[in-house]
Amino acid sequence: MTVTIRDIAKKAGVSPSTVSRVINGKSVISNETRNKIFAVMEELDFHPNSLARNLANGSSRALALVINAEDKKSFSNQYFTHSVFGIEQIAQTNGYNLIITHNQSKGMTPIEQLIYEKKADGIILPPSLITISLLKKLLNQKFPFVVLGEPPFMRNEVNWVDINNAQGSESAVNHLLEKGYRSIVFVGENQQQIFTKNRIAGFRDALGKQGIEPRQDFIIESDGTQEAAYRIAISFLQKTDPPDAFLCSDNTIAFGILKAVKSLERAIPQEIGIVTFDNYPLAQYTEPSLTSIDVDTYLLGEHAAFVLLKTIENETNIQHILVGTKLFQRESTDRNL
Amino acid sequence: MTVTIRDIAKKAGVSPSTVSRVINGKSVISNETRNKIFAVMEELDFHPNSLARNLANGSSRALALVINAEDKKSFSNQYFTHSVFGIEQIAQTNGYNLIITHNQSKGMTPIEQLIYEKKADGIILPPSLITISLLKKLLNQKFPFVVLGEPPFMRNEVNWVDINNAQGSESAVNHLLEKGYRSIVFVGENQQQIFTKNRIAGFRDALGKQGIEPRQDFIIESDGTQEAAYRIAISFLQKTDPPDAFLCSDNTIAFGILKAVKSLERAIPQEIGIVTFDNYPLAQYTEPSLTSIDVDTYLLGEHAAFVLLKTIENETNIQHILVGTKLFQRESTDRNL
DNA sequence: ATAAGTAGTGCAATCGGTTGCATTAAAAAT
DNA sequence: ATTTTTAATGCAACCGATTGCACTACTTAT
Repeated sequence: MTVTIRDIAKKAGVSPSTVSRVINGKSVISNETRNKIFAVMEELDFHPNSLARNLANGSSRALALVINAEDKKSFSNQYFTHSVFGIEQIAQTNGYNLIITHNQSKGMTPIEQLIYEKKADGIILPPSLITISLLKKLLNQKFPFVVLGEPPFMRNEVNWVDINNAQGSESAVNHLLEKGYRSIVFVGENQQQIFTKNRIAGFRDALGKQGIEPRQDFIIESDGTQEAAYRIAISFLQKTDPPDAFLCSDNTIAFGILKAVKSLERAIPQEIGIVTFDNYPLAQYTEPSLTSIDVDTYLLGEHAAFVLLKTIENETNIQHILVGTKLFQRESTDRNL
Repeated sequence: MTVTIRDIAKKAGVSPSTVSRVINGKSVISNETRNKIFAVMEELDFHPNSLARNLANGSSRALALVINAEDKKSFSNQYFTHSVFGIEQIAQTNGYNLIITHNQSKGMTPIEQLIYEKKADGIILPPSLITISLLKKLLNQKFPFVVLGEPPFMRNEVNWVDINNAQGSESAVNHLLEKGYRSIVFVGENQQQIFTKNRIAGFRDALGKQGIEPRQDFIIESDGTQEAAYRIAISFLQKTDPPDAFLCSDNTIAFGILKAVKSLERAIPQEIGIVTFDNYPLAQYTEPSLTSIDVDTYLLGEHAAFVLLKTIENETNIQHILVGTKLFQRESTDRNL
């Protein structure tokens, strides 16, 4: 039924070993033999069975990306999708498949299956899935992995790739200061998350470097909804010493703040400036359009896959990669002094 | 190094066959033996090697989802992501991995690899990748597959799952008519695409059933940008016999139209009604919020995976699945007569 | 009491490749 | 002309499971 290496061997009058060597092309084979084998392979429409190769090679030739089922929200956003696409691109060009899976509370987790049953040669996982016990398992097994985002702990012991969040904040702050804004509120997400911490750190640093003392009460934590951001902005704008700019940790927050500022009829960008992390297409369609910190998550995904492949192929040193951000100025900060 | 079935067998004083039978649990094994084997497996921390199982079973225990690289846009949208999540969920609960890959123009395409090298037991692919030659290959090999969307041809010969686009349009039209709108423009995407054709068909049918003759010049094709939709709406609204409602094929189009209507200072929903396909979170945050035709692509993905699994497990009949849509009424059509 | 059936297990082949070692023939060195 | 080296290929074991068939020891039926 299926054509095997032995069928080719027989028809070409050589041994299966020779056929195998031709397929893999890393032994010296005479041109004559090689050509004959190729001809026969063509004739019989032969395709090597990857299941057999995998077993013989002890490798699945697959990378796995593990999703945290609780992160449904972030799984849905296009940044995440772009990094998947980046990962897949690198995997494919290196002859690896990409497996996508998600953690499930009960029973053996998919991660453990991937590791112990050799379903993947390496895995990429989000910081939210990192636990001490998982890390120990991975390190004990010397199982290649890279964290897609700076991990909450053991940051020096594991491979990770991330956006340069601190630099993103800094570029935003510097931009706002250049535009003459002086009193900036940072509206971020859960402060337990490393990326938020880093953004706050960058925010403070940038202010400090310009001789401005960052105010603790101007660093706000918000949930992901537009409403929460709206309320936050309203309350700030109604203070006796209101801020003159907002740095938002994502587009949804920015939309809420934008709405609040407009509802109070403060002029953007004249009175109030807004900068936001992420640069979804919609950021250019709001009125006014939003100055955004662009984050190239496709590139991030490529890096993640690349580091993982390197780790699989030869145990390299631990690698940390920070992908820089880029500020796109739009109307929401476009004022002249 | 690695613990195999033979190690277990030896330590438990049985044959490898017995261990295998215990693992797969489909043979009668005495409780005594089974317990001993489980104990030894536990003790030695045994995990069956899936590569070996795959070879022996002649199956990769994987489904593959193929992306069309040219569809980057749609790959990025959250609807697509939701269907991936649905597919993955069903795959995982049935013990299958999900492989994601994308087509590449040169060389053997990933699809062919999946088929011929047995990297997957079945594939899910978008209509945009369907060609006669690919279909022939798949059908010749009796390779299980399902199309994620109604295919452009041979619709009766292949498995496919899709949103009920016609019904979506109908529900929107009926809703608009109930609300007293009489002159509806359909702004869709590329009319070569089946889903657009179906939406138009549903649009016409619903009007026809209510005794309204659909006007050909009220069925418009637009590209995916907000600007194009904006211009379309402006030109319609400036006609001598302007429409009083728009049915938009996606949220981006709706945003453009919304902007146009507001810029001409026509009241929504009093003068102009808007309904849109898709129901992204943003649709509820616009002003006014948008009446939307909700499409459950998570469910769609689940169906796709389910049909595929059925096809893999036992050659069932061709299946076509249409997932119904649901209208969420919001402010953009919320007027009283 | 003998035949027939059944539960529980082992043997050995098999899935389809890969690869270390041995072998042969031809080329290069002495 | 003999020895050493090198190129090209084959042999057979191996990767780690699965499974059809055979066998043994009991039950159950006749």
